[in-house]
Amino acid sequence: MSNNQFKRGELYSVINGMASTAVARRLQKNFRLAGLEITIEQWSVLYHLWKQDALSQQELCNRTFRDKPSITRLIDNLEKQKLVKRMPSKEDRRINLVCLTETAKLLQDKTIELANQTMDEALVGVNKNEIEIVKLVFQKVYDNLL
Amino acid sequence: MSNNQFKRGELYSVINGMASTAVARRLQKNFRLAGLEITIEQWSVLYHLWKQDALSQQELCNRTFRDKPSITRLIDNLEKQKLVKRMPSKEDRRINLVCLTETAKLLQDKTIELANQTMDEALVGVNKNEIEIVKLVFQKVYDNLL
DNA sequence: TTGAAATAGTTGCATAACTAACTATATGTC
DNA sequence: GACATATAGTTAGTTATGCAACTATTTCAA
Repeated sequence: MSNNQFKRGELYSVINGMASTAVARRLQKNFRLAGLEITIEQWSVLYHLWKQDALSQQELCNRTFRDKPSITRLIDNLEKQKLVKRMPSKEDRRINLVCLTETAKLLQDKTIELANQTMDEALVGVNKNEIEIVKLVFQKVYDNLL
Repeated sequence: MSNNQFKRGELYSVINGMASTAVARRLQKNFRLAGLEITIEQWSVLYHLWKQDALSQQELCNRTFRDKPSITRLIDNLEKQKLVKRMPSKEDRRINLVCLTETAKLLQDKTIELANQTMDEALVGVNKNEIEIVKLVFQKVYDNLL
């Protein structure tokens, strides 16, 4: 096996193991320090609902890049914590519309502020151009594997 | 809240939700299609052992960016599948050296070839310079949050 | 040399991931 | 209209993650 093969493998290792989990862990920690009892996975669902409320579970799958069982259980837990509510769609009885509660709406500003602080910590020494390239590369990777 | 805050949050969402899981899922699928029964997490441990055998669990934590309980259980599962073996260190009786079995050594070439194919699929249209920037950014992010 | 602090590893608990198999509703074709 | 197919969501089973609390061993310092 050539040394080059190992080098390419290393990028996977970098992408999968390092920054995403480091950022996620730090954000989770910052939530906890602020007395917020939500997980980053729950937050990522709320984040999309803050942008547009009353999405179907399938739509949340698409936007958060998770599969259906994962969303089912995330919504289960969010419902237990009274942060969202499943509302049956009137047009299509297969569909649950996931709606924010008032409690969840109040969390928006604080958690997004914490996420921004966390990203600022994470991105010290990284310039705008580099960030754009990372986003571009990730978009390409996602499109390639879709 | 300013629109700019949402934009910064979006990068987190991109980093955490998109490429890493898309790549991981595709690699897992490719393992399965090839009849390999290992998970990508197990593979990431084996990957470091192929580079250097007989590492302590703590050293595997550092290299795979996982915490100690995660490594304990990954090693448990790898041991069940007879891919590694815990060997007590003679210098320090607290330490387990994790050693590859012959079976695991045979998996190296095939799985790394699959990982390379997967990365090639994922990185269509991404040039070397962009890859270098992604690696650099992730290294900076990791160092910032350490 | 003995007792405190650090380090290596494990276990219990809660959340989350993926696959496969399932139910219920909607759509489309003969 | 009836039946095959597609779509939305749930459930079960296995693996993995993080944190906190635990044991065992080593190191360091009074």
